[in-house]
Amino acid sequence: MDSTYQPKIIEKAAQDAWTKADVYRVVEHAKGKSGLPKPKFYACSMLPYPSGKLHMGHVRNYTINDVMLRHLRMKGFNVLMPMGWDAFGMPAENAAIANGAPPAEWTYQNIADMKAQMQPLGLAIDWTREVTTCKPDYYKWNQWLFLKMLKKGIAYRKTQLVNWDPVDQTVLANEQVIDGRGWRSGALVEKREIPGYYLAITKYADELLDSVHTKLGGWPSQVRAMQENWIGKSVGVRFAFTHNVSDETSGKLIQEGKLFVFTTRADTIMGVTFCAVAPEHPLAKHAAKGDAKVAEFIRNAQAGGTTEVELALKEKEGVATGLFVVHPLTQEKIPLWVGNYVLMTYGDGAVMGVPAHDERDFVFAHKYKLAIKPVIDLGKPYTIDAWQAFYAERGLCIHSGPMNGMPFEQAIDYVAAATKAGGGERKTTWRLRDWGISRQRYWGTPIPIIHCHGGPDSPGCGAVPVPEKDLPVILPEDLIPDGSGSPLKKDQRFIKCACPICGKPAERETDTMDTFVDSSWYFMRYCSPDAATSMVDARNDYWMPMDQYIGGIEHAVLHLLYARFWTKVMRDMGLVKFDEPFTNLFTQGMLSAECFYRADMAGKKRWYYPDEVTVTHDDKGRPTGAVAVDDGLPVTLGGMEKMSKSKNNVVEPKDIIAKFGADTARAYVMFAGPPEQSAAWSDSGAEGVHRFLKRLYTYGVWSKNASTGAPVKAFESLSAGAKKLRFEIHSILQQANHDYTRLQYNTVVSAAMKMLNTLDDCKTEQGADWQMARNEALTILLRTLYPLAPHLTWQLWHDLGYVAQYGEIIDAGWPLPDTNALERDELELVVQVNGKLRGHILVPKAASKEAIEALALADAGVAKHTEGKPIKKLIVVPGRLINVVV
RNA sequence: GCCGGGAUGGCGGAACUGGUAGACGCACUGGACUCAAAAUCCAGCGGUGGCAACAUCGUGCCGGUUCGAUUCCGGCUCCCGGCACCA
Repeated sequence: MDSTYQPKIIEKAAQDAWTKADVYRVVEHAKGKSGLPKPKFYACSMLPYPSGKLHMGHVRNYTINDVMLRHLRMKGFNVLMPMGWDAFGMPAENAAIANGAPPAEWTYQNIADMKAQMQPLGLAIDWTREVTTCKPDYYKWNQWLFLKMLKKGIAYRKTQLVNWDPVDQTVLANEQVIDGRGWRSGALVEKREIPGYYLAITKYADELLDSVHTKLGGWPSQVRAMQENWIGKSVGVRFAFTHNVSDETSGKLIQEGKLFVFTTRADTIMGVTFCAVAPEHPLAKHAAKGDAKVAEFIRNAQAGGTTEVELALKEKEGVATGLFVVHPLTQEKIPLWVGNYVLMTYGDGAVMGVPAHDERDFVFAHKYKLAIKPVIDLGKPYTIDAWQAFYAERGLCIHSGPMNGMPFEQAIDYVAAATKAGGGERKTTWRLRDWGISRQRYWGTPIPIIHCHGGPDSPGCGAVPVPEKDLPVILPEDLIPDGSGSPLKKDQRFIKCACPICGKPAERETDTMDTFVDSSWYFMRYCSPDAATSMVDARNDYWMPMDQYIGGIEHAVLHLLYARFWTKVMRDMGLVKFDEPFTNLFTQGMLSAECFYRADMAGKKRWYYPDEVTVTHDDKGRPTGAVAVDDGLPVTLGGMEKMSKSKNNVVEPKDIIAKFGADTARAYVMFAGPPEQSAAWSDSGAEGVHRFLKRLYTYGVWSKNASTGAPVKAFESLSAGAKKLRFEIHSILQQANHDYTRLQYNTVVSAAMKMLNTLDDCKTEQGADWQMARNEALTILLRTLYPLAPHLTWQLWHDLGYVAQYGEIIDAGWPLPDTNALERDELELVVQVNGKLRGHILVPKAASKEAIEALALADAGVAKHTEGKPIKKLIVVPGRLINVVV
């Protein structure tokens, strides 16, 4: 045993031993010592994108996972912790453009690099289950399920308005449009109608929403609320205004003479003073043909980004079409406008305008001097200035003819019934849209479709699914994108093929799937990573649904919603037997760190690295400022900010491991704060944890020399002092066990520190009973700390000879508090006078209430405050306190 | 605007079902060891008054319930996160 703590040597030895014994290989239906099957527990972290660099956020995420695994494994669970790579995606393509190398090469190199950076952390990952989403044996099943969905009508092809970058020749996601320009090319983005494949997630909208309330009890309320929000259910009425506008070329009435609108406030139908349609609406397009002003308005409205934020900030504008529609109840002629605030993608792309009871309609009507007609009695004076606060309020209908006096629900029913003949009905509308999965990108799963265009003698077979036997459609890995669209479009080897139906020359679809497809089911593939003939197999039924999913809050909607949807689709195809994939979800907080800057005359900030500055304090420890090391001049304290490269406050895991070792890195990221909250990184805090581990090692060395390894038994005969030590250790253990179950790992570290402090305090005590109690305490401390600092505790467990007595630490069983140790002969009670602490008394365990009261009143500190005052009441809380009310 | 979460020393944070507020750690101050420094160890460390014992105030603000409130209830303020022309 070395005399000093040397994490590098210890961590290498521990990891070598674990690798040799293959301890983290997990099999299904494993049995415990008793011969009974162990309960399973599947704990999984969201899979990382292989950027090539492991950061502290990863360390925190995987450490939470690892601590959970080691704790539960010691408690007798069969625990799975897998790892994989979200390996498709745009960064690889961008790197490829920059480096002139294929994305595959970059990706595989990054995976190797990240794995190497993860390795020193000592994570209990079962690497035999590694999944890499860019490998054909994985994405084959994306294609396979896609074809199944196509057959069932869950996947379908449609043409829809998207952001189009004319320079890069690709569709851009809304997030990739910045100020109306392509994020990479800088070109003005156009809106184009592009055909693509969609997954009908809206078919599952009801179930997805319903389960948020009934089946996601183990999820944070914030994430549940966000999903609910995103799905966005609105209940109302859909009905039609009529018109007689017909298309010149066909002569037919546009949309059969009906302008459908959706509203949640059908009770205000008598307050309609105009209707408005989206610029893309057929009636708007028609009006544009005959009216240059309308045409120009539509052109302007379509320029610029389509993000919801941009749209929301735009001023409400419109133009009259000169057309009129007929109100279904009053037969009144209502003017039809085109409004930039009407969304083609929500409802029918048209709204009824009720300026008196809708904020947007009011602003619009006010601007264009349209009539405003109140039809709800709110019992308040109704003036233009004052009523804006009352938009959302409900009341009885007024000025509404046959609806006068009706309350909200009755009015809604009335309108649904009265418009029924014209197609009106009660209707639920969703914010959720079908999931467009086509990307004009190279580095993704090829969509398994063949386009048969036919020739002069035949019309062709159209878009033909690739037959199942021909899967996977392999993505060529050797292409180098040049930035102008997908290189697949130029790769004849890939494109040219024969039509599976007619056998004539045809072309492969060159679009690839959104990478969110890859992450929608990888956690199931971990369960049966080598299943060659099926997507998942019986092993998936054993592990899933996942018991604990751990990841960042940034995936609260997209990934977690897609994965839930994908699971339900698989269930309906008979592939899995459960409804929801993730029983419990844990969202970890992000990491922040102190930052420092100096601003120049123009206000531009120069950010300093922490080691470039010295912070000064006053004699109470308050920071008073900071100076740069190089010139000694002051720099500004920038406070705690999210770790980011631009602010030079990123802490690299490899630096921390090199300086302190993995155990310190692990224990400190847990100790820094409650895992679900954001935590502030502090170098001196990490040093503090390292100091603790050093002290523990030093104690271990002392213990080996001082103690003869006295066996832990016969606790009844201990001296009072040794009994007190046991009481303290077991009390701390009880608290630590509770904190483990609620994943509050920060206070578990505190508990281990307290145990060591307690042990250090009684080092001078001599005698066999003390040795015995200290020995027991140390076995408890090491096991309590093991999940957080597995290397050091593994080493000490060996050095102190516990392996011979109990086996390897991971197999030694989880320590439970001994109820005998928690029993005390004397209890210390707190005495309060009028709720204020005035004294402490020691009472025998079996003391009667009267005896306790007498002792309490006799206490000097208490007597001082009760003197000369009549005692109104005495409250005795058994085992805790006495409150004297005077 | 809507939804969710939060506010406790100089700092990160603790206090599980109302019961000793500030555990544990950091920073800071003083001391020991040392030629010196680092490391280590010991002591102190919410504010105010006091040499001290002690007193008094104190968990964002106002009020309530209670013998007793960081914890429960009502009303605010501020901060963080998400959504947002959704008809």
